[in-house]
Amino acid sequence: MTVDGRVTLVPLGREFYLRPTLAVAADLVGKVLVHRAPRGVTSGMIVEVEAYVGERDPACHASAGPTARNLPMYGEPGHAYVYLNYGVHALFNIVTEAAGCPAAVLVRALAPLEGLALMRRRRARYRGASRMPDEALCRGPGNLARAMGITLKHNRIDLCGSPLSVEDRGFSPGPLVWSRRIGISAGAEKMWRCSVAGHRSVSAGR
DNA sequence: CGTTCGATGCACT
DNA sequence: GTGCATCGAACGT
Repeated sequence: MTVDGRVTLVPLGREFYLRPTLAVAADLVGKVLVHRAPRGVTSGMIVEVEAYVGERDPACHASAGPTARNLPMYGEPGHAYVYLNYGVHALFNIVTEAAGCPAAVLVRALAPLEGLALMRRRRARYRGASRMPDEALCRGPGNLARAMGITLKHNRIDLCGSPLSVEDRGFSPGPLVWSRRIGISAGAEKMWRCSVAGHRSVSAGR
């Protein structure tokens, strides 16, 4: 926020992402993911993330070394890594750490801020989207991508200067909790999921 | 309320 | 051919 109360529209810079992944994950909670698409602007405060850190993390896609799919994780921090999961859902990650050190933060849930009607329209293929509560529109990584209009075309996009960005609007999200990552088997013991305690938009473990 | 299960595309073996 | 960093409809309780 600026002195006169206007919201700054400057996306987070490269240096924000060029840090240890767990620190970036914690600091992403409370920031605002924004997509300025042709159909309209959608945004939401990040309330739930998971860290996937390096080739030694068995749950990380880079655990078997570089492949065609996970290459974005080896690239420059601050870029998107989007992949298709279960043949149905695009999952949105933000590359972290440093070039050559494969790591990323999976964004799992947002508290919707702008463009709620558009989010609802994008999710309308699912039955009941019209009576779904606002806080459920971006709850869960697959739902979030669909509501925000994030697709595989956004893979490798630079979040520092593109229609897709993360901004600091000065929100204080409240107390954070670290817990187990969801939907994995190997590496499930690591407490690398960070969320806002008790927030209604968090996908699980509220 | 709870649990189970099918959909669906593609990277990887 | 196998197995997903998921979701929600369709059951059962």
